[in-house]
Amino acid sequence: MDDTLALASFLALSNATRLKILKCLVSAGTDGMLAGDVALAADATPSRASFHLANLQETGMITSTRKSRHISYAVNYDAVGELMKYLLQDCCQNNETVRMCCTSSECC
Amino acid sequence: MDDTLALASFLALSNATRLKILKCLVSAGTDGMLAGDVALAADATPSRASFHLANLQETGMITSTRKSRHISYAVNYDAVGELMKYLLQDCCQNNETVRMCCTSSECC
DNA sequence: CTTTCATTTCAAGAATCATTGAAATATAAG
DNA sequence: CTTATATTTCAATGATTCTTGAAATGAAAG
Repeated sequence: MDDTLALASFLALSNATRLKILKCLVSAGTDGMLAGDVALAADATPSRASFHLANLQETGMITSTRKSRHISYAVNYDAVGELMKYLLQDCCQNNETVRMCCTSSECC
Repeated sequence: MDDTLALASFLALSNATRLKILKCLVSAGTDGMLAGDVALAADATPSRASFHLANLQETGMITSTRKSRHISYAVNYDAVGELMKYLLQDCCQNNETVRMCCTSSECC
């Protein structure tokens, strides 16, 4: 991952509404979630949800597929993983302490 | 880690100068780096470097210790690890794909 | 105690980002 | 073809963040 995408991804994660949306989509699973439902779940107007969904999609962390009149959004775990990898390896030079936080569910 | 700290940490990482500073401090090792040297390395004015160092310190990802007239900054890997953990566990519900990106140096 | 050096703080302006509501687009149904 | 539904786009405003340079602080040396 290049620095520009990493910066954009961190910026995307730095907004409360977008973080909420990401968590919703994780909970929704592989089927994803319709834009309207995301707006309801995130307590945002359709316009606002759309804005933040587009922002997240620009970073690659979520994807969208149209389903007739609706649009379904889903998490792209590969992209999130790439960001984790960037933080661990490119930023922290694969530091042991940082890496240990992710090697088991019981950590830190 | 609570959401507020996570949001502030992601915001801190979303700035090019701050990301550069963090990488410098990682390279500097446990001894850390003097504020003035950070400014030089990050190609920023002392004032600007100080602003970004303070911002990073607020998130806990770096620490400072005064050494006579100088102030030395160093990375706090525990805090960075906590953020990784938040992203992996709290956001991604410990998703396998995301976790795999951090379990070995050869991954993704 | 004065000076010097390293760093921070502050205020102002510039830049970026977020919110709002209305209008536009796309798809399907009658 | 017209209407209804779902979503996005747009422009304007508001809010937050960043940069800059000058002044203030803190610590050591003469």
